[in-house]
Amino acid sequence: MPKVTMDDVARKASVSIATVSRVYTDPDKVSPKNREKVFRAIEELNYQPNALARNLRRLQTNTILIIIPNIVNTFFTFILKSIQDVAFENNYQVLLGDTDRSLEREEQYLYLLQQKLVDGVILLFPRLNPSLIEEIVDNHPVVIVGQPLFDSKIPTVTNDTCLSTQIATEHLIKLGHSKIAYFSGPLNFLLSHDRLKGFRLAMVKHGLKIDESFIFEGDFYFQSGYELAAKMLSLPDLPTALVAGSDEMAIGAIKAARALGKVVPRDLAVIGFDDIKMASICEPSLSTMAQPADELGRISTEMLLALIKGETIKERFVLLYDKLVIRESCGFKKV
Amino acid sequence: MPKVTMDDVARKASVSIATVSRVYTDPDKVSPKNREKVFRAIEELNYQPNALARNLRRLQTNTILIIIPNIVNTFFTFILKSIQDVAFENNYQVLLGDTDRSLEREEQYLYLLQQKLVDGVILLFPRLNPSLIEEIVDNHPVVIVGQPLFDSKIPTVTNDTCLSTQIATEHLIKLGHSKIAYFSGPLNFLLSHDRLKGFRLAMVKHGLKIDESFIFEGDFYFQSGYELAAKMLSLPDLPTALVAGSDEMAIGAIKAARALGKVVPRDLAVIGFDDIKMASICEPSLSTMAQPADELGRISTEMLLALIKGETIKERFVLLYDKLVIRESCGFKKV
DNA sequence: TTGTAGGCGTTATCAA
DNA sequence: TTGATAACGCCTACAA
Repeated sequence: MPKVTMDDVARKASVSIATVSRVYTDPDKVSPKNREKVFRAIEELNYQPNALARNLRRLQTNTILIIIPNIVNTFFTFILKSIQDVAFENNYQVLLGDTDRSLEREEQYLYLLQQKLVDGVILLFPRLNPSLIEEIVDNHPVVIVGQPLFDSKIPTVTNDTCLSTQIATEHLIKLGHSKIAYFSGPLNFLLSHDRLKGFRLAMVKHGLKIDESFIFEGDFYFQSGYELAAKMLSLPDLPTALVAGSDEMAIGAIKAARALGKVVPRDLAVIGFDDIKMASICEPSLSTMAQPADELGRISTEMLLALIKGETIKERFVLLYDKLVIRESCGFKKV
Repeated sequence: MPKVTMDDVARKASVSIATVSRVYTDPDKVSPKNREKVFRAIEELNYQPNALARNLRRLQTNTILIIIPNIVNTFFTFILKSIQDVAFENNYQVLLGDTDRSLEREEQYLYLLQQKLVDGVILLFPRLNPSLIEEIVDNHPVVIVGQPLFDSKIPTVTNDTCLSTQIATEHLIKLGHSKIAYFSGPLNFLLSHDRLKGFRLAMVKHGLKIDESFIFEGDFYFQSGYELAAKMLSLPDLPTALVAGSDEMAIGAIKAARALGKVVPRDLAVIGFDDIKMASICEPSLSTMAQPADELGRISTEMLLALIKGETIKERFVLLYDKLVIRESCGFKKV
């Protein structure tokens, strides 16, 4: 493996290095005869162009960076999958930046943009201060997914989480529930506040009293759903329904309820959030709000690639909607 | 944002470009006074070094590529997570190559190595022809995870799947079962053959008859487990236990059994494979073989980074073991 | 300790 | 259509 460069190919094919380069960038500009010679030389030498040199020369990498809070979370993974698909189709590579929910990591990854290591960035559910993001981004191609930065200069595609919890809550209200509990995700996430707001909105809109002792803060995970439900079900006055900020918490709550001899949905109707795989498989199957992961990924990537190409984007802010998936845990019966 | 280069910084700090470069690569070689001046200039100009140029000059990218069959599968994701962690700690970036189980994509990604776009590759559960892999890899730093290429030149870290199904099967045998069924993954995966072999080995070792009508081929997913179990449970003669090649198939089988009025583990003891999150949460909780995802990721990455540094590796073949996780579905009772 | 200058392997401009 | 040559921005002998 003595490294073989374009020079070697050129020499072997008895043409100039410029001609070899053209065979890659603009083959039509090369005579068929020379093209053939070059191809043969490439073949014989087993030559592969050095992408580093090309990138430097072009000041472009054909790589986009995905900054993602946690690669183990299936919701994020689904978004990532569709991003990767679109990127691949367009001949782009995907660099992975798992922040593990750390602010420093998020910031650090963002700097790769200024270092020219990537042509653009998709920022999934950022937690960094918006103005700091804008400062670092500084006109580079970036698309944000999942944060409602209405006032931002940065193109954003997001889903309306506030509306979603509203829909979920109203579904339970329509089923006759009035004493409804809410398990929130961590309240240091903007997202959690939006969702909680949706819950409150729905209750108020229907003239129902919000019992503050029915509102709990968890961490999105199964265990916290279990523990919160155990605590809640020991209250003197019990809710008849629960909206959970994540499917895992919902499933945890269902399991806790069962451990305490309650039957879901009879004694406690439950709606989750995310539509993870488990939601359709668990027992009883979980009604939930499905987020449009595929679309979030696809649309944001298309926007980013357009930005990179320097095209102007018609819509700089795309709003998608979650979908209510009705299964068994909410107690809805088809007529 | 007129692009600012090292030249600009040098001019502003009234030093040479070499001095600026040294501030990054070897600050001790620069006098404190000049260092200070350079820092100030960097700050004022908001300079970020161009990583493309650096990479070309160094012929190194500080990037590793992970070729992964399917990013949506949580088992792979867990491996990826620990890879990313180790890489990040060592100041390496991770480029993501989701093949979607396509051979062409696997091959295509592998060529990024020759194009110098990455310093090394971790190949998760490759399906490409081993000799083709070796040909493309051609002495570049590569580590394979999960494929028992005993005869390969390429360092490998893998877990002993054959032994695992053996252990799972023996666990059921020890619990008194003799009529044991097996749900295999797709048989065009080497992996599936290894696992099936383990099952057969255990049966033979304990002098038990293998009923070929109890061996089914599925696709690893929930639905196939459900369907296979439904088919199996309509046989005239029924098995009393089941080893499934994946947790999803196991859970599907449990659900099918319940739909047919069977009780797990009383009527059918079940052991799965993978220890996905759902395994601990489902009802009854699933006994299963846990694969050492973390270790697979960590060890392979450490090996790869060592290879990149040109260090010699003591062990070129690392064998890890899966762990039997006993829960409710196998019917084991603690004494 | 500092500066000068050559080169990493391409691409792109220009002239032939 | 082709070839010579100057970038791209940085790193690193080597010399001062």
